[in-house]
Amino acid sequence: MYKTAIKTPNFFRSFSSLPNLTSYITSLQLCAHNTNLRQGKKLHSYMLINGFLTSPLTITSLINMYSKCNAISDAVLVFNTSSSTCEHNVFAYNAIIAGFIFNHLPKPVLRVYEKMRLAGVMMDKFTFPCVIKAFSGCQDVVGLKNVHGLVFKFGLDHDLFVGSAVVHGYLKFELMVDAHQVFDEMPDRDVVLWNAMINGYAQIGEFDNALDCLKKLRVDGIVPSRFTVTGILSVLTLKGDLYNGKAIHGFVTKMGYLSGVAVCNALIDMYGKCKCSLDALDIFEGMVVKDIYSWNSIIGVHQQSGDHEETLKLFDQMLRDKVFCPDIVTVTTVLPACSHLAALRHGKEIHAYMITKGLGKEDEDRDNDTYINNAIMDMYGKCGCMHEARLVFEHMSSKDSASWNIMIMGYAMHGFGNEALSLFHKMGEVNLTPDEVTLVGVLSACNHAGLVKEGQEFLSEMKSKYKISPTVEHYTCVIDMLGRAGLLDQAYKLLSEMPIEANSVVWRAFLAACRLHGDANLAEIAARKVIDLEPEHCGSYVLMSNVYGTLGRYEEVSDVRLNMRQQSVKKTPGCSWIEFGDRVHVFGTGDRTHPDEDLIYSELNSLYMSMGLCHMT
DNA sequence: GTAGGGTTAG
Repeated sequence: MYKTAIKTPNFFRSFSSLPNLTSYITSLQLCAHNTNLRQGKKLHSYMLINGFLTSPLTITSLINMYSKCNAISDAVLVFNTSSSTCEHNVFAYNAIIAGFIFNHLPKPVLRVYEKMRLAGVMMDKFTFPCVIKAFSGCQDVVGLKNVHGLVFKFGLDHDLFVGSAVVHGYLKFELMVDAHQVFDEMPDRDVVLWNAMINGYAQIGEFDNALDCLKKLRVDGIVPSRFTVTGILSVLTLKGDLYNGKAIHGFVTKMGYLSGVAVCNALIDMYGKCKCSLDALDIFEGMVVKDIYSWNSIIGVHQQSGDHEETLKLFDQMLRDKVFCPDIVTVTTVLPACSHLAALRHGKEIHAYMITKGLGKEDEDRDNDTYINNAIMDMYGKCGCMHEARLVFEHMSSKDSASWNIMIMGYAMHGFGNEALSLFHKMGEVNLTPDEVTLVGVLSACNHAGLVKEGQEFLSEMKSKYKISPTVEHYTCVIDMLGRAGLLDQAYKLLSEMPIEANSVVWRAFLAACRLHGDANLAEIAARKVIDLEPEHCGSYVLMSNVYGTLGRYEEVSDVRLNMRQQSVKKTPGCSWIEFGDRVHVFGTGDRTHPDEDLIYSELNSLYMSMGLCHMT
């Protein structure tokens, strides 16, 4: 008789009798665990046909199954439609609330919570952790404090799960005093509760307090978990504490925590930031399971070590492998590498990728949006594409002062002094206050466009008009500008009279100007200063020997060279590079290793010829 | 039948 009522599905074969309530619930739990939505839906339909949807037990299991299978709308449907056939108990409410939290939807939790209270269903220790999380997720600190009050009323303030959630909630708002009070009043503390405190201290930058928690936790006889070590590693990374980072690496190995992806990711980051790229690579290579963090972190390691070519290579590999999609973190890590190498093709590729993936556009986090577009503008600017940079700038929905500074500096770098200054004036029109960086851009614009009078005016007005005290960088721009314009005496006067201490950079700029205009006396003064301030830097010796060379004082040239050897200063060979096709071609001084060497040098020679011809006519 | 921590960029 039963055989006609239901066709036994595959997953019931293991049961000796026909499915009952328990077997349905067990099967639904399995589907939830394996995120097997298809199977779960099948079960749902059998339950519907066979009249199993009137029990609060099956409703709860169904809601849970749909939530865990990321089908929250189905979970909601079950919850809403079942209200007519069976009254929702605390289990059903808890399941749908937990479902929303699992699917990162804090807002609807607050509505269901309200409904629950109106229906007179009593909250329990399962309800509170999720509701607390919802209030902090909705940035509702008042709501959080109210729920905390209710926790006391329900006598759940000593429950570890509830207590951890409250501590976590307060720490999210950086309310350390409130969090600490709850923490202190807990009769027992487990590793999760301690982790919350460690991460709370880490978040507000109190690193030593975070590390102190680790000591106390161990005194309490608690074993640090994988979660503890990732938190601690991030603290050690920020402190640049390689010694203790290595100790944690040892502990992690001993505990078998290296099988945890997040633990390894934190180790990669720690080694990378502590300038141990090889150790970071070792960890990365040894990982069986990797996630987007691992990729991003290893790209970050190369970016931070200044290996821009490898950074781009890894990005290409990521695109080719198609295992992980580059996200906003990947893109912000890779873009500066493009800027450094002036790798326009890569930069454009990333820009196109961002557009197709919608990265940096209508992002939930507006700061992200601004930041990423700033990085794109910077890339275009450094690659000499001011037109493209301007287009991005004009289309940005929110600009911060960095956005304006990047544009001004871009124009300045490429000699578009007037464009830089006009943007600077526009900045004033939209009531944005220029900062130190803006003024460096403005002065640099005057420098590169030869706007000597304007540059001098800006410098003298900085304090009175813009309330910015000129730094050595600002003076460097103006001294460089005066020097290039041949106004060596004025430059020297400013250099000697400026109220802040001159560094080697500003003296070197002055030295370069002396060389350009062949003033050996001032050059000697400048060179002594530079060598004094930075004896290991080769640039000043080279400039000085060039000055003597230009003036035909060859004995002194060899003196400088000898001095250089005595100080064991080596000239770092200069190099340039250009992106062509799918690779970046690097050329060192006197470098003849390029496969197309003959072609390149013959083209170079014909350029020299044309230059010579132009000069003659 | 239901619950709590972590890591990557500026």
